[in-house]
Amino acid sequence: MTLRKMVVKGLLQVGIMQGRSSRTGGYQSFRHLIYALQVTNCCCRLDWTNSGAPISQVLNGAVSTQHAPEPASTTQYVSAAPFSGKLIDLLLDTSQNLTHERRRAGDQPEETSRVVSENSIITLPQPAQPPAKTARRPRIPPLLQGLHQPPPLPPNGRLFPPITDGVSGFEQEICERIQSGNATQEARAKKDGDDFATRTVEQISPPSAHSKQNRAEQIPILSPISPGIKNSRKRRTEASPSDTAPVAQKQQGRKRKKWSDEETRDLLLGVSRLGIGNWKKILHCSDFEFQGRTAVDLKDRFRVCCPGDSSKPRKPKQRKGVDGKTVRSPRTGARPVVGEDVPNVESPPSESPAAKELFAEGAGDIHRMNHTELVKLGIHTPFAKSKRRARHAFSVVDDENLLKGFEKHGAAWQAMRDDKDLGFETRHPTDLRDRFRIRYPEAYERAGYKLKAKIKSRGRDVNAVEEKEPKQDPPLDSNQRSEAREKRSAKDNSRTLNDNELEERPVLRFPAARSSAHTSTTDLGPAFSNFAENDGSLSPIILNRNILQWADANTTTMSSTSNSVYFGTYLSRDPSAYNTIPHDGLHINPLATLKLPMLTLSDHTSSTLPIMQNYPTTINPVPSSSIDPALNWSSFQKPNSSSSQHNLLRTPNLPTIVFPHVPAISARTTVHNLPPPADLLSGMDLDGGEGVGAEHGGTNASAFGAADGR
DNA sequence: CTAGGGGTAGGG
DNA sequence: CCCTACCCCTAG
Repeated sequence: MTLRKMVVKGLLQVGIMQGRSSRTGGYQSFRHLIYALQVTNCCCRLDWTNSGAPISQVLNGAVSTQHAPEPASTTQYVSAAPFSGKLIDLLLDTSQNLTHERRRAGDQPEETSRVVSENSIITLPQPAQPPAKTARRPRIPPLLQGLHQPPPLPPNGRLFPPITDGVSGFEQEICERIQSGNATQEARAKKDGDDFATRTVEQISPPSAHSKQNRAEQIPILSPISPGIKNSRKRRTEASPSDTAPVAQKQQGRKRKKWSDEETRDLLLGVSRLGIGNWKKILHCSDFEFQGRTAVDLKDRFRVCCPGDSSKPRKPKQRKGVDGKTVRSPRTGARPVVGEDVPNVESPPSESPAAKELFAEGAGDIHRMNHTELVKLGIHTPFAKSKRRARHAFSVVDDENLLKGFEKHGAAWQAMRDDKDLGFETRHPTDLRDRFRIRYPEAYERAGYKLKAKIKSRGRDVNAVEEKEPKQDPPLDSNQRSEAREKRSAKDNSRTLNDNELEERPVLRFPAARSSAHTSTTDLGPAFSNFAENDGSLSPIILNRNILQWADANTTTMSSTSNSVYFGTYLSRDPSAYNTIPHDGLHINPLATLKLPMLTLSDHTSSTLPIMQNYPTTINPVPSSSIDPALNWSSFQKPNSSSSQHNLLRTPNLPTIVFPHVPAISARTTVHNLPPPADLLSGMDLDGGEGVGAEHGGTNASAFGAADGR
């Protein structure tokens, strides 16, 4: 056995078996131990081997101070921190000590230099770098790394496989921490939601006023990590069966909870006392007990119980038949009745005679049948109707006028309302503001106003392609929400120019004429197939160059539109990316995962023209010097003069490609004329996440108008 | 009067 | 039960 081996063995025995408790006595890491070994071995001052001195003495510096003054400082330096005595610390605790060591070196540079200077006698081995690097073991592995391969396509619904198995501690802890952070953010929005914890509490103890109070104040444990995850609630049936954690349960949405007779009674009493529509008041009225309900729950329940009293009867549900024609749903024509409209909510109330009297008659008209019972409950007068104004959806024309009005009056909503040309006499100023905020969120935000959190998050959340899809084009990702949205966006296709100039997003904008029923998903071409569902972080999206082939193949379609084809997207700022992306329409440029500054083809300078139709027929390469998100933007804040109206239509920080309906070769040429990446670095907003999907509101907006027809 | 944000209606 | 467009309240 060589001396070194002996020393190693001895050191290990001392270090591991005995441990180190004194401040100066322990080797804080195996690296230091080896270092000390090397030092002592090199110095050949190993008196301890025959003196009988304990190894610990040697290691603790006693020997060093006695026999080796020069290395002593080294030894002290090395063994400055205690060693816990645990092998796991030897193996794991590296970065911590390195940090400590660096801090020491920084605080006491003279000590370090002394170590070096005293090497005139001994050339100390460099203790640090190579073992440090190899031994460094990150305690938190990187969660987000660049993808160099496209992830495997998920089987159904394009749901990415879970990152974690939801079982073992570390990943789950990370998720929970993230969620707890977001929970605070969304606590207000969800404060009335009964989260899992709330439910657990209530299962343990019967509801009381106190618990109600708590319920209202509780912060949901599981707030969506991101809108995308929140969105995944709709796809909960695809969730892994192993997702049994509270977090996962919350993500999957609340469980349905049957309304008890007592709850229903309280609801009716509350409506009688406070009136229809005051759901929040009823909910929080201490006289009533509701089991983790929200105001919306009350509203929904009342709609079921007393359909005749609801402000507006629900329209018959229609669905599409096999032949595409709409057919009446089985429920159609029937009033929403207990036990039918909401199965399992009102099972035959066997336990409560009063409830039986209240609900058992089965005629479906609970209100009429309950009249006597309502009287018994002290309800003698009809429910007070809500005082809210009737909803009045904004039409497409309204939206256009809204845009005009904003260009004309800015955020002077009152003036806009008073503008006879716009036809908003029946609206309130805030109505216009609200509508504009929903319909043109980007413009609203760029004008210096704050979007509602929901609008903002929704923008990040929604897949741009599906949001852009007209109704007749099935979405690439046909989840339920998009279907519903597309239904409502049926009439939105008549929109032409008004939002083009507002949408500079990682968004594909298709001409309105593409709403033609002859188009289909495949018309999108392979160029768009890499629009995998985003996680909400708005990763850059690389359009495959097949988009140009698609454009070539669809020139007629494009030119048939009254408007320009408008593609806004993120591009990698690295032009080489265009040469490396396989033309299969599926690959994602690995560089795109790195959140590099984006490339801009058309920025706010070149897009000074507010209206798309004013764009030139060819793309103007943008002077790189003009790429500055902050450029002139401060002057656009809260526009109130017509001189700045166009500014709201600019894109200060989001790159855009504009493909007017010109031969695709022009666009292709433009791609090659991209400015050099270096010119794009300064001032680019790498975040880029905000305001995505501004078109969304528009789609919904007219949709609401369209909804009148359904 | 407006901005911000909460509440509700109505469709899903 | 969920979503969100629309309505409403209120501080400044």
